[in-house]
Amino acid sequence: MWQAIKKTAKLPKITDTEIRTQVEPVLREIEKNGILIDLSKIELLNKDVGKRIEKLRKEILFDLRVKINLDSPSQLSDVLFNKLKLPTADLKKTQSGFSTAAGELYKIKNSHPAIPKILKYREFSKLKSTYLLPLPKLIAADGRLHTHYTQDARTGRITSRDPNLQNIPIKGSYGEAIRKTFVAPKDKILVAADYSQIELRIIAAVAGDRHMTEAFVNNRDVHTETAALVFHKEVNQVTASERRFAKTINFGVLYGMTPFGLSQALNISQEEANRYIFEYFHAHQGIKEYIEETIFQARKRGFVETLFGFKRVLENITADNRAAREADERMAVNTPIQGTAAEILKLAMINLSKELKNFCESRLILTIHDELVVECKKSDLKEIMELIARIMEEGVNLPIPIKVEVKSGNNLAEAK
DNA sequence: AACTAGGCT
DNA sequence: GTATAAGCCTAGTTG
Repeated sequence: MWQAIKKTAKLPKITDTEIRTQVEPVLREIEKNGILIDLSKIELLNKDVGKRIEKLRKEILFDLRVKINLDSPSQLSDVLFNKLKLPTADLKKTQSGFSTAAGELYKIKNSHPAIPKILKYREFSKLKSTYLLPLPKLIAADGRLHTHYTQDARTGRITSRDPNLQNIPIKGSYGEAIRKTFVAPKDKILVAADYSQIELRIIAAVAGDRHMTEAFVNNRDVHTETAALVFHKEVNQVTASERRFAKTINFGVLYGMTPFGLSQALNISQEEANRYIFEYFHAHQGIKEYIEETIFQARKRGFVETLFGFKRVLENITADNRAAREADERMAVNTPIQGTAAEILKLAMINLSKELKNFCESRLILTIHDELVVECKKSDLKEIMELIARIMEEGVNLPIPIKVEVKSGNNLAEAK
């Protein structure tokens, strides 16, 4: 699949195995560096969120006229759907009954006054139990959080645990507030640089897709361009909702979406979803052919591979079991893209780690799939921002420009 | 340990 | 007729 790119693109002479080996010491370095947390901010937030959780809990139990454990999905499901008989028309089921997942409850949010409160309750208790309570306990003697990175064996992505610093909240006012507790020390500043739509750029490049390549080469808004093609409109006539649909379809393509999956994600009928997918592949012939060829090759060879040669074996790609086979087909499409994005980021980490040695007190402190965060002296800010962008953008030379967005701030929310 | 849910890219 | 969008990590309940 990568032959054409390997011929035309200027790629560093390095294999995936070498990338994996060379990034390891960088990972140990980032773990050792750690990131500074403002403990007093966390404690304030914890009290605030704790109060809101308690208030919501009392109101919900009063509204439902029951005494149950709200953290028990099975007890909640029983009350909502067996006792109160709330509508279950198109709700997903779990093994034991109707699902109470946020997406399902949202569908029936007007059927009972407790439902919106339950959604708020869930949001706040997640933040409290996963971040506000555990993080302070993990702060080391140097006042910083130190995670542990691993390279995932199936995709090559880097994963983080104890604590996971790759899922720091960002959505909602409390999510953002938590992100604000990740701070730079005095006289220092955080620089966050992330690849703009790297996976779409990779699939456009490897698929040699004409329209998408054009959009990226001309630095256009790729989702709006896709919307124009799918909905047969001029770019300047595309509505916000159409752009949102196109964005969902673009992501869906990377994951091997089906009409059903798209209809669920967009809350539209399967027929409508089917139409959009048809229009999408009609407009993006290159991507359509790439997906078909990738699955064909995977069947023939029993594995797929990334740009730098990392292989993932797909044991069920020719299985009789349809669900298992189709799952492997989705992996066949996604793994080369996700894995290549991981390799590009790891190359940047290797190169950046070397360059940062020229700046005292500047160091990598986070790596989050398509983003790197560096802590540096305020006096070095401008130079560091330019350095990071250059290293990340120029590590691999694809037939499509790779774009990096760099921001800075005194905390992680500001730098995002 | 399995299940359900939900945080992030 | 059946399941249905990739990859991770963490927490609480249940039996």
